[in-house]
Amino acid sequence: MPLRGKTREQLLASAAGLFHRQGFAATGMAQILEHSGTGSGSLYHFFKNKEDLLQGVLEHYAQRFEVEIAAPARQHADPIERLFAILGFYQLMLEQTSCQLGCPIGNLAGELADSHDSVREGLARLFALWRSEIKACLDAAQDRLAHGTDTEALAMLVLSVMEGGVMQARVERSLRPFENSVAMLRDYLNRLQA
Amino acid sequence: MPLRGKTREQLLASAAGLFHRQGFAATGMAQILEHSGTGSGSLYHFFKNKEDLLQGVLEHYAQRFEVEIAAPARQHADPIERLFAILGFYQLMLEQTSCQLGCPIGNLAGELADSHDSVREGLARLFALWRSEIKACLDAAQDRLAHGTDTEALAMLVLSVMEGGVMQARVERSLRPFENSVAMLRDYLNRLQA
DNA sequence: GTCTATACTTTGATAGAC
DNA sequence: GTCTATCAAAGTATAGAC
Repeated sequence: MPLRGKTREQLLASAAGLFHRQGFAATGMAQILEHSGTGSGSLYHFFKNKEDLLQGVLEHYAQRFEVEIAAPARQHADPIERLFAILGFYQLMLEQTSCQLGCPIGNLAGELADSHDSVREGLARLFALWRSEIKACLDAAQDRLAHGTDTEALAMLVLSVMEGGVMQARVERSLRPFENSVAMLRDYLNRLQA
Repeated sequence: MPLRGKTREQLLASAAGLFHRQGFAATGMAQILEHSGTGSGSLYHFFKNKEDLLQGVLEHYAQRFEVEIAAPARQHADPIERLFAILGFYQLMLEQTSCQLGCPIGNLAGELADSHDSVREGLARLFALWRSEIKACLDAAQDRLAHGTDTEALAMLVLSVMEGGVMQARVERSLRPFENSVAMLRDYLNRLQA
């Protein structure tokens, strides 16, 4: 089982992009084949069906989160700035796509969370990954926060603000709902530090 | 054009329920026919295609928001309690469905916001409806809030918290992400009133 | 591991009688 | 306004040679 094949990577990258743009059900296997430049034989050699391919995409997202978001954000020394650096990646994504696409995890969550339980579990793992990175920032800043602040609960709020902000920005085709939501969150964190 | 037909209503109710549970693309016209107990002829008499049916469902949601959520919430005299009463309807929905389903608008947003522009606009109108109701609560409480509070921006935050909280609750199959997010929001509003 | 051809199902939508 | 029959296209997945 050669997990290190260029074809497999191509398949995952194409599927991830198409699922992100069009959704899972609206993306056909044929379209993935065309976009990745591979044939049906290869696809079904690596993945036993469409849902299995999706699971691969979810793993792919976990790796990309670590490399493209979590690691770069850790370069910020201040933990609160680190937290907003994480949110900043989504702001950048919105800017670069004219507020289209939205969050790849959130989109799949809305479409599939109840349909396939294994997919739901995979999405839950991804959310947990984000939250634990956010919680780590908050824990590192805990001495500055109001005594008794529940950083786990606060991390859930941060993720809610991010997902809800991205969703509104996408539907509105405007950065404002995201920017405003994040600005209010920053105001809240400021008040928690007073 | 008889907008008052029982068949049309049935079709909309069935489609709304199925889209909510399974998503748009994953729901077949045949399934809607079966669930509503109508025939293909009736469906295509009232709606010219699947997307047109979806537009009907979006209007249906706008009416239900007014009747089932906005109007009942207005019975709370205190505007801040009125706001949390609106969020309370989603908490109730999560409780009654074991945290399945999620927000019908948010789910469709994640799946379809970029595919059909007219759908995106319909979803934007629905979000605007929610936000204006929330903003009205905040405006009514403005004298209690910190001077210069941007109630429009704050309303966006409230909607972000709601959508993000529901999304996490659904993926996690637990009420906690929603409860925690809303609790933190309440703490923020309390601090804005200090 | 990849290719080509294809089996089989379901899809959204239409036609025409009533 | 509703019924039944049906179409053409697209869907996922498989078979078997190379």
